[in-house]
Amino acid sequence: MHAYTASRISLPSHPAQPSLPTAFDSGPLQPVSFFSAGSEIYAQGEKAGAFYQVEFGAVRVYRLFADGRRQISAFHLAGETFGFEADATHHFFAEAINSTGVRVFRRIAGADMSHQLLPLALKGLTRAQEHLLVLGRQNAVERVAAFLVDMVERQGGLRQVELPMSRADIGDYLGLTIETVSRVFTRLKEKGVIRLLNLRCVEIVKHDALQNMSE
Amino acid sequence: MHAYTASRISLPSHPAQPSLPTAFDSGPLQPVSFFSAGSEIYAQGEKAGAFYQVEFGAVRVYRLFADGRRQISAFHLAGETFGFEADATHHFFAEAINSTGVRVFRRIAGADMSHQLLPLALKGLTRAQEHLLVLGRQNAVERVAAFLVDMVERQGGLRQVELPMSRADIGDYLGLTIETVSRVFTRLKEKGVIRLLNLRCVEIVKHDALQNMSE
DNA sequence: CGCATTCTTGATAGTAGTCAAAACCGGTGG
DNA sequence: CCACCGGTTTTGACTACTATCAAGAATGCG
Repeated sequence: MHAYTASRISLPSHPAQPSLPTAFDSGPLQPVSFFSAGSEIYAQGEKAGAFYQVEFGAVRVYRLFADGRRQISAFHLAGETFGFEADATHHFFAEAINSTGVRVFRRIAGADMSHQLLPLALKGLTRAQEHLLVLGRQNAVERVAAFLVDMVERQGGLRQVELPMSRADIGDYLGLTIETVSRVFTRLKEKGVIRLLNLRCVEIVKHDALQNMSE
Repeated sequence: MHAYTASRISLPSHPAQPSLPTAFDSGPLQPVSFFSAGSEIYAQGEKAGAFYQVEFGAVRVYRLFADGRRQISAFHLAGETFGFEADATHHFFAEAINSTGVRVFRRIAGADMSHQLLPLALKGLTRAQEHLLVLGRQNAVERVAAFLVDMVERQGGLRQVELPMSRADIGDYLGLTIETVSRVFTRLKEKGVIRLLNLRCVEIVKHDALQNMSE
């Protein structure tokens, strides 16, 4: 029932990554689970036996430190996949940022899914490596610019970008504080590079300037 | 000929990752290439048609920014594999740190290696994600401690750790300057946590203290 | 043994973090 | 439809950490 409602609500299409290879679609449709804003999809230490594709909404994957610091390793938007693990255990938490639908692909006993999984894992690896560059060597402005450029690309290159996540999420993704993220947004506004339609919606006025800043 | 000599010189065993699944070993032995200190294994932008396993020595994988900044995304020690790409192009540079032997596994036309590649790609993904945490949310001491703990584990947990790379390499891996890396080493020495046998060889005196620092 | 390179140490500067308060927005209920 | 309320975001003042610039020391190679 949930699954049914899901397919009615879900976005018309996934911009960047249309769908998984047909091998996955054959047989009974994979179930879609619903998660309200802030609810947990899986926890660190949990047994990992599936992977996930976002149908609509957005997901944050993160680790918590003992002293409360949080690092978000990735955001996942509609059409994107996540939840692969090298062993049988989840090493991160995954949460819905907003109301989110997630298609769950459970590991089928005996079936070898590596042919389908490999490109997804490699995509995740590429993303993680690119993000390493940002966290290792870029300053606050460059980080925010890189983040915005990435969000633009993943949403099909439109002038307007939806930011499903809070400033705190952005900070914990970019290795910055919420205040620094806010200050950078303000500076980008003042320079006329972006415009805030509202807190969660950014218009990219000078895409080239942003791209140059991000490197 | 090179390959032959390689197998004579190579370390007696690879501590953490003994060898690839036997599927790779069947048929003719994969060739081993030699690289002197600082020489390039592949370049960003090059066509990617193979992956690599370190026989002996060490490898750095990195990206250069336009202004000369460098970020090393990973080091690879004996037994470890690298060089996977999501598309047919290398997005990073790979260089031998010292004299290094690398076994090259070329993609065989028509053969599906995804079953062998997937666990290696997932291992790489896990490493990259762990490193994200370090770069995003840890201070200089925590970064160096995490680096040393990682090197200890990858070398079998011995008290003495070989650091095949320079301070500059460590800095570019940890997102720090060479001076900061040096200062942290000095502080760890003063606290009696480590001892420098020589510049490239560290004795871990207080492993627990180091582990606590790294989180 | 001497030179070049790498590493260490010191002084200073700059960027981002912390703490605090004000402003803003979005949702709710009257 | 508007006013209120709570949480998020923005702004400000100050601090702290790491980068930068500059010497000096140590290492290792020829």
